[in-house]
Amino acid sequence: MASKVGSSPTIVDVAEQAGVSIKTVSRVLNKEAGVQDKTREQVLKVVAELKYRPKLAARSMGGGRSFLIGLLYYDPSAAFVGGVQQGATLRCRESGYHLVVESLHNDAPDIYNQVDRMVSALRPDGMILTPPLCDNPKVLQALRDNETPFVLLSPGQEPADQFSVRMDDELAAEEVTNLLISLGHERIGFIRGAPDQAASELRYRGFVRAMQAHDLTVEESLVWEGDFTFPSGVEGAHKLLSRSVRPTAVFASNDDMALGVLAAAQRLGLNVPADLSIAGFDDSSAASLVWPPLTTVRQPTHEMASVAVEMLITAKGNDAEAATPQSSHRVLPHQLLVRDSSRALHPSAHPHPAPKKV
Amino acid sequence: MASKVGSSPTIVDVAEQAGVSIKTVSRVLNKEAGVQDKTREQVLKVVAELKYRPKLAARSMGGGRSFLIGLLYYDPSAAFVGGVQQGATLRCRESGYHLVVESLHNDAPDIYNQVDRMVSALRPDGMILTPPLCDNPKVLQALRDNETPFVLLSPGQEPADQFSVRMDDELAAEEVTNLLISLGHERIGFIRGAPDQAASELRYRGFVRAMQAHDLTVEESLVWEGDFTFPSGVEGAHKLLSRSVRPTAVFASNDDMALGVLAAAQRLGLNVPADLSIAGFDDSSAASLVWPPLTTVRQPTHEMASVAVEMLITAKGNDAEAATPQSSHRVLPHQLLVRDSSRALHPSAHPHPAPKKV
DNA sequence: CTGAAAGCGCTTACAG
DNA sequence: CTGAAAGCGCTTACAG
Repeated sequence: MASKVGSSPTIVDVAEQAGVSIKTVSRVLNKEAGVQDKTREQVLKVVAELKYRPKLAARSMGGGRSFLIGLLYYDPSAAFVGGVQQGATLRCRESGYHLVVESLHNDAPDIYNQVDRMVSALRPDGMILTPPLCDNPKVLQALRDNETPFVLLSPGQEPADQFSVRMDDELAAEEVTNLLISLGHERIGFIRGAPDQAASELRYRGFVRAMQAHDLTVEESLVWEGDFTFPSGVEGAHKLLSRSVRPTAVFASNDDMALGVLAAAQRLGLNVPADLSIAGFDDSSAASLVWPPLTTVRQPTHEMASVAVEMLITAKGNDAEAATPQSSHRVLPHQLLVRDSSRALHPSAHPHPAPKKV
Repeated sequence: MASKVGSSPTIVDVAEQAGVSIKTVSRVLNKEAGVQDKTREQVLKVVAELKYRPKLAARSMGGGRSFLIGLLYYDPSAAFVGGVQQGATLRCRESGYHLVVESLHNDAPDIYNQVDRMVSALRPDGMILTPPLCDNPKVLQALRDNETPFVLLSPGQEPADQFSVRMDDELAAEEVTNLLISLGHERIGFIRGAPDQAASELRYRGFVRAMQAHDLTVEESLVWEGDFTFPSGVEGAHKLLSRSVRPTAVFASNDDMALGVLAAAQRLGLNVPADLSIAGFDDSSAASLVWPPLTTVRQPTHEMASVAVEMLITAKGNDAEAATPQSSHRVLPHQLLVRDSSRALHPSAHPHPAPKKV
């Protein structure tokens, strides 16, 4: 009755209607302790009646928080980024936060200014950085200069005074390689990722570790440096498959390149997996949209994003109390997905170890 | 010298340093007319020196705008959404806006409250809705109740008092069908999209229109209802290809389903495109990551998003002046991408019309 | 357990 | 062409 029609209600409207001060309304809404049950109920009743919702901008002006988390990414089409975004939006919603997305070219000369401009105006409570941006010194510096907390996702380095979340790329690559070896493959081709991405080296190391553990030689001629794109997978496949003695399996550092290998193999008339086993990395949507579906590694992208958001919200909360520079490094479990693109080299000699199908 | 170290400068700092009022600083920053050149230069100089950046939250409190645009989507993995997001972030940056993303389940029973809660707290200057959310009455109602402007992307309906941007799905589907017919195909299978998406019906109509224009019958047994997912493409392919007289071409309403057809065909030992031509719709990244690459339609997702953002920014700007309920419906051009998954049925009899390759 | 006051950093009328 | 004042809707100290 008393509320002005047209404009949405404010904290003052609620306070008047409930017969309390705006401070008390604020206390109830922020779930602060020390409010009489009866008062609390009365306030909540009026809040519901008026459909009152505190505006983010006003909360941001008064308090120190913007309730905004930023996600900085480079390649929006990457399966990794898609998973991270999905996980982050869901986690944000649980806590009344919102996710702001920004895409940047990692090699843009003015990237410092781009990040600086964005952060200094938006004032997010925290930023989530995906590769390769999380390893870009200019980006990190712009964030520090603006005193904006950030979490690195799968970074190449894990400096002591920072937050990061990742999976064990090296271990996962080792597992994939072990799978191929257990299927009887000994001549295994490997396609590396982009040189500027930390995961490229880690996955290669895992491959080498598994090979050496089985006394298999890593032939230089069977390792090709790609850049995580489909075309580089096609090119790598042509190189590797043109060797006098062809590899019987190819492990590509990500699914896009593995799909390139698959396409090249099919074009060359090879039957996958009968003539060639293929494995990728990422569990991109396309990995299960081809025939045969790709053996690959599912990265815990949702979980990584969820943990990252939580770190940022918590850090902001503790900020007021303790000025202790915090840090945390989390490593989340991945999952090996064995699908039809990999098969035993000699079914009779090397029985398939009944892998879990997905 | 005079600026307090630690906290970032405010409009007051700039005004003092420049020897003008904060109102004048505000005028310069907002590019309002009626400021002496000399004064303007002086202000800009101090702004640069202090690296002053107006905070969004404060601008939002004072004025009516939040400089936030929301993007509401259902399936984040969809190529359509990815393209829209990329186009929207870039266009937002040009105007100092930021893109907030939220994913929703279209069939969530409390979807009204989800949208209401988000919008009433965030107060974005506008929202962009992707299918099928743009056709969900509850979502639209929640937006109207909060007086939040919105643009519908490829909606099923185009009510007079709303903003929308789309491409001509029916025409594009007609063009794809015409291509297949020009290649000599007469028995063409069609896989429909999800029943709750407007594009499904439009694309089917385009298919029918092209067939009828060439006096070809649309056999019911050659039309399968899918749901835009890969598995439904696989299932549809098995049904269509099990007919006594097989179709020589299959047109799927989107790429995911076309990839399902491709996978199924390859599994059945059919050679694509020699034994079967396939066409899709979307130009998803996977469409060019398979062999053979898919003939498909590139939707102008970037451009659609860019136009949508512009509509919202403009609408908000005019809002103060004229209270005239505006509306606008834009139709953007698409592109037919002819790739190797489609081929002439009888190369000698029907010479390939030298289509543009991509 | 509750409240009155000040302040966050801008913009919008309103003057001159 | 420029400015002093009020206000946007919250929160943070500070009292009692």
